[in-house]
Amino acid sequence: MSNPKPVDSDQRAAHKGQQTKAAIVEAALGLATQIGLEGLSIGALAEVARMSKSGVFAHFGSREELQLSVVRAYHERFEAEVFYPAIDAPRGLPRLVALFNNWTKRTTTEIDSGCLYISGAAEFDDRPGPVRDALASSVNTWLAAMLRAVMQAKEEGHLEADIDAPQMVFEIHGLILALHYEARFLKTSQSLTHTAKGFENILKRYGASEMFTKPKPVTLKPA
Amino acid sequence: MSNPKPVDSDQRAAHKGQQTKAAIVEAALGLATQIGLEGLSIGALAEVARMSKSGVFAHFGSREELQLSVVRAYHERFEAEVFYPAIDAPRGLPRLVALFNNWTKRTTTEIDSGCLYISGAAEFDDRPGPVRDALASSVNTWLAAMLRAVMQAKEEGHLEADIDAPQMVFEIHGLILALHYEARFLKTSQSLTHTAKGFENILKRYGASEMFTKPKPVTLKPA
DNA sequence: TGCAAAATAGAACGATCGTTCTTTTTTCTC
DNA sequence: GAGAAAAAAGAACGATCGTTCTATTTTGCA
Repeated sequence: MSNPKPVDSDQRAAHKGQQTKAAIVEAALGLATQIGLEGLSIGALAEVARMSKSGVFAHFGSREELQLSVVRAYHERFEAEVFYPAIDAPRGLPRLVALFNNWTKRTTTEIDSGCLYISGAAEFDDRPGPVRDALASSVNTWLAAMLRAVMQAKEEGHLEADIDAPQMVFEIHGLILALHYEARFLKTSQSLTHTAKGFENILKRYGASEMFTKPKPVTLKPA
Repeated sequence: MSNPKPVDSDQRAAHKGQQTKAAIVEAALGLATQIGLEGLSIGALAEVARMSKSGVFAHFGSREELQLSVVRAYHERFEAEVFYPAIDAPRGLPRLVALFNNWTKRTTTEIDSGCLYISGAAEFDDRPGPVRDALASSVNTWLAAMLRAVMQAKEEGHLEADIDAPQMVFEIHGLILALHYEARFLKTSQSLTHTAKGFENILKRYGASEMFTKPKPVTLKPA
């Protein structure tokens, strides 16, 4: 009873070490999004993971490698939650809208938990090294995906032909950053509304057809 | 020669303690904008200030009080550099444009040094206490000033009568945050251009007369 | 110029940090 | 089930943290 039979875990054929490492990274992700990658200490992590400091440490070999593992894990989560679900939406404006909605939704969730791409940027502003590189690389990958979506929407004729795509992505990025800042730090109540309205405004300005600018769910069938 | 006659300092009738305290805060401001308020350690500060740890410490009594002093100092700088110079511009859109330009200029400078309102927000997200309160209070004061400028521009007829002023401030704030993020962290080259263009777009959408939307210097005589 | 007060320095504290090393426990394989 | 390999724990390291206490130096005023 005190030792229930070992439920065969989700990890397939994973040795014990890999399982606990995954669990540690999970806990580290939770800590890092709250108190930052710099604030993440092995001692605190060990306590949360109910392990010894050295036990935790052995899985990574250095604090930096732990931080890198956290960044990689966050990247995967972000991709799975924001990027991939939006690929189901049809190419062009619907997909762009889906990407933005997922991004907003995730950011809204992170009002409680915190966003590693934002806190990490502040912490590793001018601190060169692998962690900074990994963070910047992840963010750039995501922003490039947004840029692609905008350009595809242009190609599909869903946006005006002569628009400045990087400019549009920049403005969208600003909305998300403002949402995170004002909602999480200032606790401004209207932030989410402002974000949605701001996106509508951007869409209008870049010539999105009326169909998409209204905030009703897009339900086109893919191709 | 080795001991030049004591130049009577700018501080008027200030005792020695107040002078050195001001010098310490100065140094602390430089450190905090680079490595953050949390990263600011008394030992490192003492080294920069060429003093002993305890000598530095005595001026504040606690690390938290040191952090508060830094926040207050930053607030004053920000006000002096961004807010007050723009008050010379005539009430309405010219002043709003001046405020934004000063804000952008300061943020551009801070691509090297870092912005305490942004890094501080990330650090004190969910860390209640006096430092967080002081930071949030400063930022709110500034955003309120921006809101006032927008509303005045509306009253003066420089913007459309039915615009959503908080919404406009939110979007402007987003531009600044994106500028800081992309220029300082990602080192994107076009960020400043995107910011300027983004502001033009916002002005146009909120019905600013053509006169102001072009990025040529506003030189109206006050009243 | 002398003396109290203010300012600074110096040493030490307990705590925590990342890391290393050694020992014990657990896991996997034959 | 025995024995090798992997994983986890435990103890200790030097360093740095904020802070406290005491001693020394510097300052400003009578």
